Amino acid sequence: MKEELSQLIQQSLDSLVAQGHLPQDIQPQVQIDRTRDKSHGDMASNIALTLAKAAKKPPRDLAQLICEALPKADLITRTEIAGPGFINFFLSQQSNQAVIRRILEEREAFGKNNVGRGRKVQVEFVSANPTGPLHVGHGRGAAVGDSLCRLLAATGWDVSSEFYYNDAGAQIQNLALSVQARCRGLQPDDDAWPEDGYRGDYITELAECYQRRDRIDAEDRHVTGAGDPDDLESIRQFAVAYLRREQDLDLKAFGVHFDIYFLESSLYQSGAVEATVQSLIDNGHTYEREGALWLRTTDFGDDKDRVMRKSDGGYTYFLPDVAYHLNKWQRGFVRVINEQGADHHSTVTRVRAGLQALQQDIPEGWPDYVLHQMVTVMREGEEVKLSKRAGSYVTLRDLIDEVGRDATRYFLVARAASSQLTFDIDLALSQSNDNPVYYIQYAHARVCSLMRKLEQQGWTWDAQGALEHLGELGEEHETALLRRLDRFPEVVANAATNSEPHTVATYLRELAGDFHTWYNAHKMLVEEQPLRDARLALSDAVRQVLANGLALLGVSAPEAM
RNA sequence: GGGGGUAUAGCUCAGCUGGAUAGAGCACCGGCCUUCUAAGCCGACGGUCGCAGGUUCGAAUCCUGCUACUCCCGCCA
Repeated sequence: MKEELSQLIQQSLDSLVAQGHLPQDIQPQVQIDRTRDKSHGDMASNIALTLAKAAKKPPRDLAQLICEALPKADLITRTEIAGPGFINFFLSQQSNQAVIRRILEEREAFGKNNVGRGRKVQVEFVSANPTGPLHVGHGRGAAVGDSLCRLLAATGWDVSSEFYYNDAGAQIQNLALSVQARCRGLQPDDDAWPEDGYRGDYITELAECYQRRDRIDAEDRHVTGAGDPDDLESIRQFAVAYLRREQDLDLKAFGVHFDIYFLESSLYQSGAVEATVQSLIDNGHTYEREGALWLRTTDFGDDKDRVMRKSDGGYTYFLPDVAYHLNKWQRGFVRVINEQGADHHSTVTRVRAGLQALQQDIPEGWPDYVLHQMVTVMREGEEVKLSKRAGSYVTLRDLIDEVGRDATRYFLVARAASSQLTFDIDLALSQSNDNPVYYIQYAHARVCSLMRKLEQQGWTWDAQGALEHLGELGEEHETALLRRLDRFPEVVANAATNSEPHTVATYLRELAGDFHTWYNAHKMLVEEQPLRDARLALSDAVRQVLANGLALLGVSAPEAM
């Protein structure tokens, strides 16, 4: 609809140029906005304001000329010049109603587009090391990352979701030592307890399972406990598998799936890390100092150079990060989005710098990052500290068990990633019925209920027939709903390109609000069939868009509540 | 000291990439169930968009400088 309007304005401008009212060399950027206030019509353009200077005419006069030169079109009932020189367009009811037709024809596909054109995109998220259960911060990453995947798939991208983790580093060693200590009957406060060992209860359970020789089946690995407390390597293998399986269960309970689990250790085994070092040396971006090998990341915008190889010969985490992202590039992802906690923001410049230093023609801003700010958890008015070592923290599973999957997902995805999030458990629990997610789901269930009621009354309804009667709609709540529905494809498109899934949540809240208002103002199941059919068509369209939107957030759309 | 993020109603947050009179939800106050789901609706209250400049027809939005809070700044990941 915007397109059509924009073309009409363009034609008008062309004829004004031809008539000499406008100079030849103008470069109009025709912009059409939805109006916020319905007294301003349906759409508005600021074109006269932006061209006024070049045209050497007052904006309102220019707007008048543009309106007069506008070709006749069915979709416009009238235009109005307002304020400093806006042109307001009042669209015909028919053009407003067209959206219902479109939704009922496209169904699940309404809102989708093909801007991705089948190109490959990867979203890496969560990427928690297997040293403990997932906590709320990981939950935010999971909710945002998974929703991003859904948005990208809906906009025509070939999406791959990936979980990256280190299965062999110092922290894993620490984990193995902690389990070993438990196997030997040690307590965290004993003198012999490993320094910085993990203290959580799950370490005890892990040790018991290992000694019982349990078999562990995680998504990406299968291990049977050896039972021998002296075999640290076996303990390590077992512990990693055990915690990976725990995380699998967390993710499954959250409705999040990964296509690929990528191991940091594989980068060493394949020689990718070595090759990356060599390539960086060959390209002349490194130097040695104090026995360590440095990469001159300052050449690429970093504020100081970074060590790649320590003086003891080991690599810093930075190097496998670069090797990993080179690997992603080689896998053909034109777009990569890394969803991480904002505490990792300093790696952004570093990884990009490392990739530039490889001189493989990787674009400068590649990859993309979505960094979410901290999640703090409040319980009984106090902040719950997230300390893995102390073992007392709120896990994602706790949250799902207490608050429910849908509410947890909604809470964690409904805010802009850049804003800090306070997850108040008591609030989420005590007011679980006032939760915004239920408000949206309730609207969906209400429509489903209407359809059931319709049958009980012995009436029937079909979309095709109902479309004949759309002319019955036109009252102000209905117009507001139609306008809101019409926006959905734009919301999806913007959310996907800007990596902002929270805007979908905001939209759904507004749509549900419009629906509840309308529902309360009118009876849907009226005697007159044309009006009834028309209202049910609108209801069904709302239901469909709510379902489509909730699916993008990974939240269910219940038929009854 | 350097960098990331944030600052909008009592509280939690939106604000469609610069538009017209800044919006929701909680909380508080007053109404609406013999009628399709009251997990709902209607109304009232509530604002110096952190502060100060700048850019222009027009700024919560862009630029500069401050202030506050928060996170990072290791040859840890």
